[in-house]
Amino acid sequence: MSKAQPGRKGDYWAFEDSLGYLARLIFRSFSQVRETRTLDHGISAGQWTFLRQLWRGDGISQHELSRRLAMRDATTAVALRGLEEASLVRRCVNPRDRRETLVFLTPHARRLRGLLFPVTEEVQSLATRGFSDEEAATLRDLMQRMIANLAREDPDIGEAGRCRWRGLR
Amino acid sequence: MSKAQPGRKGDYWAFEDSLGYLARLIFRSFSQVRETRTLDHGISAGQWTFLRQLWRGDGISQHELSRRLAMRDATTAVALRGLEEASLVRRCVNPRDRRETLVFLTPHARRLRGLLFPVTEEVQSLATRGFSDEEAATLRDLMQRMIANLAREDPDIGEAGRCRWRGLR
DNA sequence: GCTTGTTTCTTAGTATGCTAAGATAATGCC
DNA sequence: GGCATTATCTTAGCATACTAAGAAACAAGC
Repeated sequence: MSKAQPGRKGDYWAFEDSLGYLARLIFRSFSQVRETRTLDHGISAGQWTFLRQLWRGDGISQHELSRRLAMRDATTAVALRGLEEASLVRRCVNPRDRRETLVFLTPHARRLRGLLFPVTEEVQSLATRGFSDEEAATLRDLMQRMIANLAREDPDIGEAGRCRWRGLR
Repeated sequence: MSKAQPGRKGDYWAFEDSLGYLARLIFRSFSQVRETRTLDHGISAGQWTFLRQLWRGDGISQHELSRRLAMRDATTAVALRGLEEASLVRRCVNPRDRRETLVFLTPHARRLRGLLFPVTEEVQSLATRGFSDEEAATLRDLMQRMIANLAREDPDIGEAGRCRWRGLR
């Protein structure tokens, strides 16, 4: 085994520097910190993901929603069944293409947007406390470049990834 | 709603810049890219997490292992049952404190270390392709600072987090 | 128009993680 | 020593995401 030199790329043993491990901690912390705030309104971490995307634009097909979130169609189907049972979305067959199911927010879910959306900013600024604007921008840039690198090896992520840093609305 | 100004902290609508979302993509890509390489040796993404930590040092209790990975004791218990059934670890009661179960790697798991550990470096350098050494170091630093910020709100992560960026071996 | 292939959604089964609640062992206080 | 508290592990049940396989609607070629 090579001699450990903490922080160097070639150091097999610098577990604490593993970018995948760090990403896991960040993802989990974000989810948990956010969920403690959204559960007051009955929204779980899993529901949040779909609602957030739908707030951006609803009336899209399940497949399109999956694509935007880099999720499998099967995952989306199960999640939307839950959201529908919770009266947060309603689904109807697209008359133009009856294979598709279009997803619409209910009035209740629409109202939640105003209450819950600020949570995004709150958690973001909490996570970047002590960061200069430049550091925050650098972090996003480096993370996005890393995603682009990984997308080459993991084409599944490519779809969702690409539409993001190219500014898809 | 505020006017969207992409990339600015105050922009609620810059979903593509959500650090939690980016972390999710990174975590998932890492897991999948790595798993395609370790499955050849019969090691799943979930097993990898525990093996990687145990390669660093085995003969520790389940509770200590949980702490180092920021996992729940219950999660670790189930995972280790799987690893034991796969003959990758064996467990025995600590005679000094019979509440504890000490976890040891089997000879087979030890041999796997040499084969699989290079995968860590391969995936890391793949993810940071085109990064200067300085950029890679900056990324780790910013991610660790973000974890530290989040740990204040989510104490669970604190344990595993702390022992990492303070250089616990 | 019919067949063949593609797209979209669904179901079923699996993996990985969580919380809650319980069992057993150790520790501390009297 | 005996009893209450704490620590560790386990089980059970749930949430979230995956793959694989099938159903239904559409599209394309003949």
